[in-house]
Amino acid sequence: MGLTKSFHFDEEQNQLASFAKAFAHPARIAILQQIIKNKTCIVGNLTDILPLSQSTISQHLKELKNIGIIKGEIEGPSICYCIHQQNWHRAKKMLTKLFSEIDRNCC
Amino acid sequence: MGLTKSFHFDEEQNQLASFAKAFAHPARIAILQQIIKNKTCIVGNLTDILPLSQSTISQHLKELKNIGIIKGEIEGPSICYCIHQQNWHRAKKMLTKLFSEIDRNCC
DNA sequence: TTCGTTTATCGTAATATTGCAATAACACAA
DNA sequence: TTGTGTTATTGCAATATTACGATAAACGAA
Repeated sequence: MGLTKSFHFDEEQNQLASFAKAFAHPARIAILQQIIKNKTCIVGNLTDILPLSQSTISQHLKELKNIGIIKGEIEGPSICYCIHQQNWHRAKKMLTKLFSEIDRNCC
Repeated sequence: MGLTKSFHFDEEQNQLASFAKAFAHPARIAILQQIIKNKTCIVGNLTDILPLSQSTISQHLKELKNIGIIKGEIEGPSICYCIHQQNWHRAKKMLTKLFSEIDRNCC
């Protein structure tokens, strides 16, 4: 059926899965790394750097924005995309929590 | 075309995306949480806990195993699934690195 | 060997994701 | 207003993911 049964899971599990989806594609990793690195954060150069078409990149940006991990503001003729600090921190916190829940396993 | 152009991205970006995929579904989050929590780690009870069929759960386990975030060993009539400590740590390290690469953003 | 329990795989169906070309929309400058 | 440079959206096609029922496979016990 292809439809994730998200309503069966709790808020935290769904939120964490959503955040993880932001990182679940190499192009989005590359985009995020670039946004972080590029302090000027004009996104036009992404089309020069990434091996993807402008429309595909735009789509990934849209997804990252929907997830809430980045935000965009109009800046002259282009758009300034940057990390959504609050949600970035939230994602970090939630993932760190999951990672540290383990102490020792049975095997 | 639906085919991720992974060959265009570097090893680290692909590996990170792959690890993130493990966490990109609430059911897999739930499974991982359960495995961590259940020190006995017999997986049979997952069908009682999760609102998914046995075959679907098995598929998610297979995916987690393929990604390398868990590993399974035969234990009597059932299977003992546990966190793959080394890769778990690797994923943690890689994600932590990405998260801490940010200091201040332009907006 | 046969039965019961447990996990894996197969077949199928529906939705989601990825990607690109073409086009639209927007902002600024002339 | 008209062009120019930029990002967004649309339309399409192909692959991936999610899910389940049915069935197979594996194991221990009887």
